[in-house]
Amino acid sequence: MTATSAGREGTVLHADLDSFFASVEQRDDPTLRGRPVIVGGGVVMAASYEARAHGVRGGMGGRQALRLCPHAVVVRPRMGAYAAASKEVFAVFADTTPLVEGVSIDEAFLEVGGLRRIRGLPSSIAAGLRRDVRERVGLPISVGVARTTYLAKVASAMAKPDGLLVVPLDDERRFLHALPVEALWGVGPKTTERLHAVRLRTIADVARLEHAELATLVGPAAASHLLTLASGEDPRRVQTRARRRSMGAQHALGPTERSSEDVRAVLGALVDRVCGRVRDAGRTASTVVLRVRFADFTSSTASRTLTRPTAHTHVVLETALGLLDARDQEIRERGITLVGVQLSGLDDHGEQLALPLGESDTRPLDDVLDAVRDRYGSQAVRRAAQVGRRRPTAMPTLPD
DNA sequence: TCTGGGGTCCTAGGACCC
DNA sequence: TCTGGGGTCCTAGGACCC
Repeated sequence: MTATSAGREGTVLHADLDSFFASVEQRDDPTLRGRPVIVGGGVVMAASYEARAHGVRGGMGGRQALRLCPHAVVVRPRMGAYAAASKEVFAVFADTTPLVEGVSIDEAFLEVGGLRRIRGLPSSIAAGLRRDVRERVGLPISVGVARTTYLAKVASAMAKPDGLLVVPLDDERRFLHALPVEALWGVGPKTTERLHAVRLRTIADVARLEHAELATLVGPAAASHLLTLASGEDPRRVQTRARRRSMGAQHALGPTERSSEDVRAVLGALVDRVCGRVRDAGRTASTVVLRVRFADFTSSTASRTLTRPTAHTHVVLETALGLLDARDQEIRERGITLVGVQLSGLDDHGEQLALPLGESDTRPLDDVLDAVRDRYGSQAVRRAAQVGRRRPTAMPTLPD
């Protein structure tokens, strides 16, 4: 056995920007540095570490966040700035290794196993990556280094904020088995509750189970997945991600925009936005999914598969409005607080199968809004136009 | 915890076909 | 005519992740 540490390190890096949106705000506005910053409004989309120290967490209601941290500075999200920053960070990733798997706007896996001769050990590559992101983009980023993607991800979470954690091969089992079950990928609140109910609290507890036993709790597929993770075997490799399988847009409705005219205008704007993105990606979709959330915050979906794939705003709009009309009664009775549309069944042989794009789809938002204006009046259109023109949350790391 | 917006995957029943 | 088994697609819902 060689005594070098070379064989004792995994080669997978998980790099994760620290409270990304809030860090961008603090970078761009020096008066925010060192202060508790909350990005968002109705809900907290990101909280700086100063705000987290007071118990503020992502996803939390804005009112509760301000109760916990009354002196926090609340900043409106600037999606364009975050998308630009993300792009710069991913450029640093790409300069580090060609094998980058984007997970979301602010995190990625990097495989650095083949780079030892040129760039050294994974742990020193990781240190260099953190330094480069700091120098070139001005943002703090935490990195985990391990043999598998899952272990690297857990490690980066434990390294935060602004840290680096290496899981040596010899320590894997000890590291993994001590973790609570909710640290397993795919175990959320519901599954945690189910596992706790039968006294399964740590990953070690799960690792001891037979597949059949666990399957009765979580289903066969999830059982296989969790047992694999709990054993540390995670066969998943770092891969440039497969293409996107769906695209969607949704909008939470305020109390003033819930008339059926407003809802239809908003839906029109959302359809336009999504169709524009699908066209920009050179793709088509085969299924239109309408999403509705009721006043009690339960939600439901309705979908329709088209006879041929399309990226046409007017085809999707007709379909989406039809699905909405079919739910009209229920919406009137239960109240509506969110409307969304999702296009799935994305493919890329649209050129052969889809209708050619016409003139009317090159500047479609105005057409859509004109049509809505004729039917519903200009008040609804003004609000809907805000929805339609708003920049979507960017996921620039995923190929379309 | 009184609640954004963007995604992924799994399950399960029914229709339909061979 | 009755019966079996398997595969695929569509739809709806649920859970989870960032």
